[in-house]
Amino acid sequence: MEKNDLKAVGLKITTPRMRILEVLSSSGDRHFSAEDIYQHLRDIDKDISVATIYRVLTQFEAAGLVIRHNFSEAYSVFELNQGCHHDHLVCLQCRRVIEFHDPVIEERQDALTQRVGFKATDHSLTIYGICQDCQ
Amino acid sequence: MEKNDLKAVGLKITTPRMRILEVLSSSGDRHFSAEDIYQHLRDIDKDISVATIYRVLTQFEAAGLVIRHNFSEAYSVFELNQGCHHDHLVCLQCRRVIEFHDPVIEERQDALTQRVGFKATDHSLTIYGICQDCQ
DNA sequence: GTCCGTGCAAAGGATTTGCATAATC
DNA sequence: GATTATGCAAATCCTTTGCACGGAC
Repeated sequence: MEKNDLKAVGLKITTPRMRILEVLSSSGDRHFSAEDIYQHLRDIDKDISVATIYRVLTQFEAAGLVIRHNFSEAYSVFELNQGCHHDHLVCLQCRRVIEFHDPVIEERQDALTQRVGFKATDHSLTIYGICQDCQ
Repeated sequence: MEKNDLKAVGLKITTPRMRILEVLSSSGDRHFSAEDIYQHLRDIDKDISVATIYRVLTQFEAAGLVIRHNFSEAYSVFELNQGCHHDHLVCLQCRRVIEFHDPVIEERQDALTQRVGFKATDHSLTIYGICQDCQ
């Protein structure tokens, strides 16, 4: 389980790190801001410092355990990196994030970067709008 | 020319607004942070307050004159909205921004949002990596 | 026991805002 | 001349950092 995730990337197993992993892998939403995580833990009386949340998330990102997103908001959003790349629909009303994956789009991107000699390391495609529930 | 752009969107013609428009439409780079604009103007002895730059850019964005981008950086980048939508390659080394447009990708996005009943208002596709010159 | 992690509070950078002055129409 | 825009400095928001203490191995 999660302890191995930490060991695998060479991070010591500590209570804050485990708790943050738990929140990130909790069912339901998969996309959290640092503040979201802080509230989740505070709600169940598992207090933690915001500074630690940021530090841990940054380490997790460096270790490839989480992916950081800069959607249109002023803050970052984090999700567990589960290996399979995907893109996002972001509802501007309820802030919900819906994932999708389109192989044709991926192919076109690869073709494009090869054509212009650009060494792509990463990409993000985000579609903003109003989700079905909010309409 | 630019005076009409301002009148067309119902904004008074003021010196700061004209100067910012000039920078945004200057040849060369087309993508500027607020700080970039501040420096450009300062360099040619056209002093301006940073607060005004932010205020004007926000008004321009609301009026559809400029587009604001949140690339992976901690700050926003602005470009003149010239009507034809495009996406971006961002060089992580030199920060250069290269534009591209792919109709197939656009189509796939439309098909997707229609399929899941999502009312898209906007989207951004950004590919990060190293441009040819920096390799 | 050593070393790394955490909490706290203060610092940091980008952006916004309140208010008095200055400019546009 | 009335109204809106600007400059300045202070405020705000998210995030990072310094330092002393506490916890993992």
